[in-house]
Amino acid sequence: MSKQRDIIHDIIKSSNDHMSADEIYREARKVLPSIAMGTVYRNLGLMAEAGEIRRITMINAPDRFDKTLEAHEHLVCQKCGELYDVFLPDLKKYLEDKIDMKIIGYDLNIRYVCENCMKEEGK
Amino acid sequence: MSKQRDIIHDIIKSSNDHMSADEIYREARKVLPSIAMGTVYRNLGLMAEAGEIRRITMINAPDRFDKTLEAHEHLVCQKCGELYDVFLPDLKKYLEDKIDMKIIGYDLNIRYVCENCMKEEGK
DNA sequence: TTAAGTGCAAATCATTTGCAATCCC
DNA sequence: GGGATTGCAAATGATTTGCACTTAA
Repeated sequence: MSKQRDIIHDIIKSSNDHMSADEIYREARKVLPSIAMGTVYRNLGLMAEAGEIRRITMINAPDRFDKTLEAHEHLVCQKCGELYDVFLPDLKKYLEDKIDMKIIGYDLNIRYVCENCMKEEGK
Repeated sequence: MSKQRDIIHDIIKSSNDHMSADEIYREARKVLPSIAMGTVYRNLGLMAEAGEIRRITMINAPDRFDKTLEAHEHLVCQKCGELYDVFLPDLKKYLEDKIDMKIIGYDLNIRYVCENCMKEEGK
């Protein structure tokens, strides 16, 4: 594997939030200033394809990349836009029971107002 | 409301599948050849904003527009890409119980292999 | 040594926007 | 008349790609 790919991999795996390609690019340049945006995209695509990371697509926003492979869901605050993980381990089974079919996977974005924004509103 | 908006509205409301902006544009031109792509996008954005239609965003695909406002979920076939509606009326409650928070809404795309493709595979 | 991966720049795709002209209350 | 909406065309933003040139196994 290339140096570039390792760097990108490390940035994602050591991040706590869900970074966009552009954010990853900026971080990568701190380590390897010569790295190209195209290289970042190319590797993100390959890694997502290979199942090493997960791509998150949302309305009106660039894709983000998630280090967590374990099945999980996303909470999206409608006020501040912040994205959080949730783990609902029984959901897949719940869905499979309901639709009576084998599921490969799913993408679930739950819209809500996070606690911080809720407090702001209360003011 | 403008003639253009009415046409776009009618196309979506009378469609059975989930059309992309481009597909809607093509249909609209059959009725009003002078209509512009920009007008289609402008109106789709406004209608989605106003809650008259729903925008569906998926990985690696242009947005699609859904006439059905009632809360529902989407099945996406991983073989042929076809998109189907499912209705899981208890899901919102299920999710609110699990995360113990008020939910505004959610977007759920379930990945699976549809029956047609399943048959194809069996061959 | 050579297939895989890079940087660069141009291309593509979906979507948005500025603006002068047009439409409808 | 005047605000809303259009068609057009250019701009934008995200992402992809072709290609000549490295690089790492």
